[in-house]
Amino acid sequence: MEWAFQMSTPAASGVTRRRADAVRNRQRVLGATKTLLAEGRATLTVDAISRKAGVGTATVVRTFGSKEALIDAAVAELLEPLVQRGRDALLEPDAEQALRGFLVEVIAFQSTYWIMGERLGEMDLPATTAQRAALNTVGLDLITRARDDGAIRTDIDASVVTVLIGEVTYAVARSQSASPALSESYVSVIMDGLRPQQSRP
Amino acid sequence: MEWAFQMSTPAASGVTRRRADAVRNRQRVLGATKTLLAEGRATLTVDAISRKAGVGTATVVRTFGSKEALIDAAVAELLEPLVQRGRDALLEPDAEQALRGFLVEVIAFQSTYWIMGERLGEMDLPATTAQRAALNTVGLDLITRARDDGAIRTDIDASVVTVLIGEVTYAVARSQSASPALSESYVSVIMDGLRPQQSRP
DNA sequence: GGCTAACTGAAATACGTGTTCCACTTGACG
DNA sequence: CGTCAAGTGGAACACGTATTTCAGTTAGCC
Repeated sequence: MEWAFQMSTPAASGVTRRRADAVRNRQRVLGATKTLLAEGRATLTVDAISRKAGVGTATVVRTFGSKEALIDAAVAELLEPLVQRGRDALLEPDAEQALRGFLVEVIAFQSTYWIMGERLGEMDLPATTAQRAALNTVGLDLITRARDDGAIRTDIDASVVTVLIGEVTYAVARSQSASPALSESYVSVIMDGLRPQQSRP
Repeated sequence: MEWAFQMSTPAASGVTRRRADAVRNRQRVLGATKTLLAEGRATLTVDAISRKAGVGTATVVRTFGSKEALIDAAVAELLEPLVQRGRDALLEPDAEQALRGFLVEVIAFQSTYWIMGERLGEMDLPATTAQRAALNTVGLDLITRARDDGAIRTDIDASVVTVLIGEVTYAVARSQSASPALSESYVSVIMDGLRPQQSRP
């Protein structure tokens, strides 16, 4: 996950020169980017980021190689705890409740960072893509478990359910007005729709 | 809905000068734009549109005033038949089936024109906004009717249901792999989730 | 403290893309 | 046909924004 510039072994031989202010600035830039992402500002420019971080534009680009690489790093870092949350959910005893709770969490996350879904599609973000894949995997696991538990209908393929849930959480979050109460309504509809059906045409 | 330049009454007095090639070019540009929207190209530039239409860039901008106005006109025109389809659905006898059919249609539409949802958010498109409002209204009507028919649960506000359905169809369509069969699965889940519930926690 | 290379930031540059200019063409009307 | 304003297209321009340059600054090591 580390960026690993030209150095071969990070801190093995004392030859490495890595200045403290550079490290600090890197954190500042990353923090500023995350903040701007959370604020959902339409203007996610290098200039805005550098101003927020209190550094020059060159520093922003130089530290990460390019703007895209910076976004990639920032988003991947934001996604990580969500993936972890999903893994934790896998350990909860009640499969359905675990899935339900996870869904609410994902909606809350996407509510905050909805701007991501809007603009990130057209970028090439390796680290972010990896985290999204991880998120997808853990989601599939949660669904499969709930399914084995008899909480989810089996006439629809599990992967289809994954896509459905993934897109729906994104969509619901996108409709700004995502109060906890609304989220609950949405999750309710989805979970009920996914339940093994008693009567269907 | 017509653009109505400087002329007061279209064809009343013979004073109006409106050249045939200008009208033809207008159609070409509009058609090219619609085609590009359907193709979901990432590059919806004036240059691409003009090339596709076989006219100069100036013509594209001059005819509509600006790129945004052109997009607005094109999208509004694409949306119109969908709104009409919704109004037709209101006349169908079975409220639930009418809603269901309309949803499938909307998903199909958004599947084709998913690119719209991605980029149009940040533009100012009066005509498109009007059509979307109309679409929303007819959707709400369809839902209300299905609800009055006892096909939809009443513990969730109708407008919330509208938002949910609107966003979900958009989201589902966005996940490119929207084959008719998949659409059916999605609609199935939503409709079942919306049905008056027999058992819920 | 002094030396040096890593690091910095403001300004210059590169670039994609929407809009305007303008010399030229063409449809409409007599 | 002849006239001429509406219309045209490609080039120039405007503009926002990512990236690079470079003269200066500073952390790290002696």
